[in-house]
Amino acid sequence: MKSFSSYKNPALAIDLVVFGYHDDRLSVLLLNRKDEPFKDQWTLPGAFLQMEESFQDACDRVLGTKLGMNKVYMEQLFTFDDPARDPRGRVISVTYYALINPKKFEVVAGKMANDVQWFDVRKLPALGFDHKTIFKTAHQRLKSKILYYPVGFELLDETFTMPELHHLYECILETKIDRRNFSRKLLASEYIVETGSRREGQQNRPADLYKFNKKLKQNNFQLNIN
Amino acid sequence: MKSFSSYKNPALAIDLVVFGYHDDRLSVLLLNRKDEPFKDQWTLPGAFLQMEESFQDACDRVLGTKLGMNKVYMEQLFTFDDPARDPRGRVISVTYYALINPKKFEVVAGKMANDVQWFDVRKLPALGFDHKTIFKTAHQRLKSKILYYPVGFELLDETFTMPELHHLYECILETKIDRRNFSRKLLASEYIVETGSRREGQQNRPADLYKFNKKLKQNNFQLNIN
DNA sequence: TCTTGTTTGCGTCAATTTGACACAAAGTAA
DNA sequence: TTACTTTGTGTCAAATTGACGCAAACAAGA
Repeated sequence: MKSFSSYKNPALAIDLVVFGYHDDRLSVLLLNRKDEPFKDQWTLPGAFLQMEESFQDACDRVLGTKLGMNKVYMEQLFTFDDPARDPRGRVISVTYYALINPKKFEVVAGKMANDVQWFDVRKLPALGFDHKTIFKTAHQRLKSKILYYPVGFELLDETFTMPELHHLYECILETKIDRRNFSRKLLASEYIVETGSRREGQQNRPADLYKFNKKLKQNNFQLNIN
Repeated sequence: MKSFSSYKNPALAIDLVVFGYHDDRLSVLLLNRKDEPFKDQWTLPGAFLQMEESFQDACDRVLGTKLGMNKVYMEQLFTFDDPARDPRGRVISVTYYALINPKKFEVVAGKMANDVQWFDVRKLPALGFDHKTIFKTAHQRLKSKILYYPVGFELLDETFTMPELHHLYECILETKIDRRNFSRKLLASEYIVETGSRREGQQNRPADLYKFNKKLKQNNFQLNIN
């Protein structure tokens, strides 16, 4: 057996799929690369893992320095290992997806990017590396997760209306959901709490405002879509 | 920016949680280490990833050389990154869980192990590294997965009876399930097909034999347990 | 052969949940 | 006022669930 330090190791990168919801649609944050490979092309934000760094630290570093964000909901997605996924050589990518409220941050392109921009998930440009695959995996994960875990609230404001929540679900799941049955189901669950106030100054009838129930003990929510 | 090859990279290992079902209980395959660290202690089987190797290849290599198995159901679990998880230094572990039918293989301890053995999941010994955490993650994943995906069949013979399938579910979920409601639910789904024959030579009334429906188009199964 | 005990398969039924709607209340614009 | 839109609530038949009952099919023992 070779000694521990004599192994040559593949490079390790982390890549992020950052989801945001604004203007009634679901978006992903993409970065236009300033350097090769895939110079001037769009990719997911990411970085190489540094030796003493945890994944969480690396993710925070990318969010901070490349995107101007911090403290967001994040979850490990999958680790991609195709030996051909990076033209520079063997790079393993550990991926995370994040859910953020775009209103809370001003997106800034860091030094290493030409540009950083939100893209509607239905209108993505070509992506470098295997990032299209990573995105699809993340989107699928989000679709599954939101059916049984209150993950959507990360994308909305502190308070939100039932129609807003309903539209978010339709957006993510890319399907029509009966708004009355949706409302009944959500109200019966313990996900949301009434705030007592309403969204005023809108067109038509003002909608009741809710907030996420942070004291949620156990989750037995289950939204069934056919 | 440093050049690509100048990065020093953490070591990459793969570790496997191999589940088996025999003698009416759920087991995990553990390996007794011959070398430091954790010499003479039990751990999950694993190996360092080699430079040109995919995760799948590495898993197959471990299954083959250390356990004497091949071609089993396998799924990526999680990637563990705690900088302190390995006393030798920074080692990232990409983990997989596998489901096998223990009858199909004779477990062999490879050169690098004192012993390889099945352990009842309810009676695990102390484990080296962070392998207890990895095991718990795998067990939890299996519990979740089996509620909405026909993953249990990997653990059983080609044909099986309803009581056998029922007991497998109770074992994995560690809870009582009404056998009549369970049966109704499974039969209503398209998971299983009657074979027409029965398990003869047993005590009492012979049970009908079923097999897994491999032509399953889409999965809309959902087992609800409170 | 008949009885006993156990396991398996199938059925019943009330309570709950779902899916597909109707309809009134609360706003704005004309 | 009158339209028109959106939001909140209710209705109701159909389907599903949860908690059981009971008879059929076997082996073992009387």
